[in-house]
Amino acid sequence: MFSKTCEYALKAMIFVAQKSGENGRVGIKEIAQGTDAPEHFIAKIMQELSRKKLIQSMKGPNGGFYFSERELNASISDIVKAVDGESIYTDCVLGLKACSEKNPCPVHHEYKEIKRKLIHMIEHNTLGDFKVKLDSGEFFLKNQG
Amino acid sequence: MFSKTCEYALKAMIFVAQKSGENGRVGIKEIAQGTDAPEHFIAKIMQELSRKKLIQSMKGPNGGFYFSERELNASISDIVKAVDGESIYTDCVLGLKACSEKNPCPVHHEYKEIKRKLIHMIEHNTLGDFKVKLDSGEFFLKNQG
DNA sequence: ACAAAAAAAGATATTAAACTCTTTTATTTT
DNA sequence: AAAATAAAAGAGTTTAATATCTTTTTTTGT
Repeated sequence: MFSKTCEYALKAMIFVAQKSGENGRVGIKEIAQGTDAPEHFIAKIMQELSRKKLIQSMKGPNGGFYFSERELNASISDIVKAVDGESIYTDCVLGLKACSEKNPCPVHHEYKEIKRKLIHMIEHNTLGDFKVKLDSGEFFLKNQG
Repeated sequence: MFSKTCEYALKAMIFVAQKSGENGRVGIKEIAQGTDAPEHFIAKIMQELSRKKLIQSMKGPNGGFYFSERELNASISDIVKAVDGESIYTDCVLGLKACSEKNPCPVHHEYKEIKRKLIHMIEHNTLGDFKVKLDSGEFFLKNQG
């Protein structure tokens, strides 16, 4: 579905959304730990997301990553687009470049419906929503306690 | 969604399903041409599918790939499982190994529905169905004429 | 039996994704 | 101002996916 890089990105963003706020900023080590991601790798990813203005960052002591209200309105979709590009929106299941409504591959019409739902899902879940969800204790982000 | 290898596999299998039958067997060159796939690569893939009994093959003059009735009942799902494994059935969107009903990731419940539909789609489309579909001329498999 | 055709098998090459290490820059605390 | 902290940036490595090339085996038609 998503690249591994993208999975790390999503987990990290959700993690910071939950942690930051009162607690201030979240460092890369804490992010790596809290999401089971390789530290240097997730650092690169966060760097990129920061450059693309999907998250804020600050260097130096007490530095780290954090969100302003505006960025908490970003959806999963925004992160996916930043990392994996638009492929989920545009790609044919069979990989046909020319697949379209007028020129459909054999599964086009059926997949269309699923894709619609998938896109709805990623566009209607914001980082802010996750903050609430995770605080409820009903969801988790890490492989073990 | 699926690996590129799997996309090639699906296209090739659908292609042969359509071509074979009356016409006898379909050679690897024809398959490569008819599905825009690299010849040697698709050859490897077909070899594997043949070994896994999802398609028949015959060497020598007039040899090639073909289906018996039994194999035409195989679904997309069977091919996907043979090539990409069970990941589409088992994997969490966020890549969490421990994600489950009891321990859901933040998008688990929403993704569950989508996954259900996706699995339904790949399990209920057989190669035989595609044969009919493609013969109708309403669907296509190749990037250009 | 022999030559030709075509897939099977084995081996190698290329590319892209995933991951790591080192150095630099910005910020803060003392 | 100096030392410490933490992200940014740059460069490199490893691994897995994708792709190609070569040789072998099977089958068929002459």
